[in-house]
Amino acid sequence: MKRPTIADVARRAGVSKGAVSYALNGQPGVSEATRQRILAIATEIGFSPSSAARALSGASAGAVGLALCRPARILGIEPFFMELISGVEAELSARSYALTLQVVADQDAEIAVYRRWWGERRVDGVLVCDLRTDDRRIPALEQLQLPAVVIGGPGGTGDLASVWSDDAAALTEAVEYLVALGHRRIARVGGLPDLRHTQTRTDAFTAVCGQLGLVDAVTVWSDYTGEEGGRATRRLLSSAQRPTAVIYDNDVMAIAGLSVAQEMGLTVPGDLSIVAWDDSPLCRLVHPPLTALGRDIPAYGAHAARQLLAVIAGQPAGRVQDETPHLTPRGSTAPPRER
Amino acid sequence: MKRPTIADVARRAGVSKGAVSYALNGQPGVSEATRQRILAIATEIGFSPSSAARALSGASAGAVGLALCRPARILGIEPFFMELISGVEAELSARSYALTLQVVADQDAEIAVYRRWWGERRVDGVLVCDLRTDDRRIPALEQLQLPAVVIGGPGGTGDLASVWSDDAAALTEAVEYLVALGHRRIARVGGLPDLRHTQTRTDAFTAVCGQLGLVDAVTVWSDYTGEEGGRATRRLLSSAQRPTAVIYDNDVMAIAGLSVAQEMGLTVPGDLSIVAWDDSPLCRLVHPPLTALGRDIPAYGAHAARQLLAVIAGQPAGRVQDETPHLTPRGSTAPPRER
DNA sequence: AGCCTTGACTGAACCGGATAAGTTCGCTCA
DNA sequence: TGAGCGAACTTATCCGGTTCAGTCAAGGCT
Repeated sequence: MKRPTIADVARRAGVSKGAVSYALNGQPGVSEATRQRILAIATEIGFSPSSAARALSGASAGAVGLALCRPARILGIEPFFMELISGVEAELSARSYALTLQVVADQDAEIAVYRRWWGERRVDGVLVCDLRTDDRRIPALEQLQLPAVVIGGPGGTGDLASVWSDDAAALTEAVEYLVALGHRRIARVGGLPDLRHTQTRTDAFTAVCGQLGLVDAVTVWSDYTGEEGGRATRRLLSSAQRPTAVIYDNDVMAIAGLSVAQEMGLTVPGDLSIVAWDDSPLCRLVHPPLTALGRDIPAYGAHAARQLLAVIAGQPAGRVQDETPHLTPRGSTAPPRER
Repeated sequence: MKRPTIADVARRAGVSKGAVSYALNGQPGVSEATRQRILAIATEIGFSPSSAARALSGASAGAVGLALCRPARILGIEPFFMELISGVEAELSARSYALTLQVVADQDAEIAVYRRWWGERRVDGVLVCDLRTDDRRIPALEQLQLPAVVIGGPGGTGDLASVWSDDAAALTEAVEYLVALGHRRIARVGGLPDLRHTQTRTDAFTAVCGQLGLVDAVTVWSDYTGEEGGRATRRLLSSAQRPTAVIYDNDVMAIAGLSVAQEMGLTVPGDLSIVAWDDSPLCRLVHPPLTALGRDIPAYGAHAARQLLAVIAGQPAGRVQDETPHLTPRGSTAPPRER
């Protein structure tokens, strides 16, 4: 089956290639009657313009790129990315943009991918995930002048556009809730420490605990995997003054933590309250269901995509604040039992 | 920053565009010395050929497409797809191919996407997931002559290449194991019934149960979500002759089922044994850890990608059998307690 | 009537590569 | 010595769009 080209449409309509191009792109230069005729013929023979030819003659590539820098085992288990992607996708496909995905090993590889995409004109812009403290990707993208939207912040995004949510406020809400329940010894199992949002949450945690006079407020680091989350929990619960509540930086670690607590003979929420970040369906599957800080992740992705398309269209780089994650109390939090 | 083109390289090397093209593509027609000089200049100025121009002049688009037909909430929670994607990606990026992703609403939308990709020459081939019984995508792809590899089977893939795993054997192994433990009343919570692999598993389940003389072997349908999996479990466990073991078609439903069992006061594995399909890290997170039918999903994706690249290169469509999922016994299975 | 404008369209150049066809040039060998 | 030949290039064409500079006829205006 031969692919129809613009010349095929032109021939059938008895006009030139140029006229067809004007008609299909809504440009002036053809009469309304001719435009309709051309459109009808294009539909009839199933014509869709070659993205390559279009990209070559200066128009957009019709695609945006997303590079993911996490090992496969973490990518798979964390619902976050897949939900983000489906949100991004929904927005993009509504505007007939394609999403090009690449998994990379580290920051340097990611920068190399951006440089290649830029040289190949393969994408019109990129979405940047997992913002780090002192992120080398930002200056690299600025130098390339490749349209980009950073998913993360606030701050640290240079002159690039960004979409961010107020993690500090959310974390503060969670701590205040636990304190209101009567908890005084609260710990936190954090994500990768060089991610900027981890830093933001850590700062907020330290600040609010100081303000509320909680002295034992400790953060231990993990890597978002269940194994590490479980280990971190085991360490926390083995200490002399064990916490009565733990906040986890993602749902997977929270579930692992729940498992460890139960294995150590502690009841949740009687002996230990648990709060998870990222309220995925997983949180409702376990027993007791987890209190979680949730938000609409597909919407977050959709906003980022919309923002990116705006930047590609030449609008100035904005900083859009997304919904603040909100606390959904479930069975894993309660007042601490007297000991 | 201006993107370097082949003309820039040619100018700096003092040769024609053609010579540069030959040099970069390893074609004969330039001396080794010139080739090296051109290569060095290309690297120096950071030249990467425009994928658009390349695609336009008859070479490949350098991308393959993957359309996913599941709602966002299922995509997010099931580790399967993200693991598959990262495996596909690993193979593709090693060969400098890009992955274009699109989430679609239904089979018709998916076919429309294939048709558009084909018309736009946006991809060189596609990977087809979630093979259905009597799948309309197969004839559509055959008609377009778009290179494709079906992830699924065996059978029902028409003349297209495919990569499949022997789900029937795996399911048989699981049932035989449960029977060996002493179970006589085994139920199954299946996935979406119009997926071909669901059908395959159902047939195998019916066959092996018949063979082993298990009369109450019942399959109930679900949709892979935790909610539905939990509901299905509740129904099964509320029946007069409740099963002593349940096999779930994915891990999420198995975890939900575990939760429901515990909520109904049954102990696992004492009162109920549970086997999950798809052994993701989730299975090890819960308590007790789940016995599961697992396999290397990233490798599965990588094989499919490799197969697709072979088909794109013009090799005949093969049918590759991948590793059969194997049973990993954990704490969720044990001999049934006498009642 | 003659001039100018406008709308509708055509023709050709161009984007950046791949590649077939043509052009040198040095070398071999009759 | 010069025809013949292959290596090492160059030139030109093509891919399928976009877009700019024209062309041409119809209509308005003075």
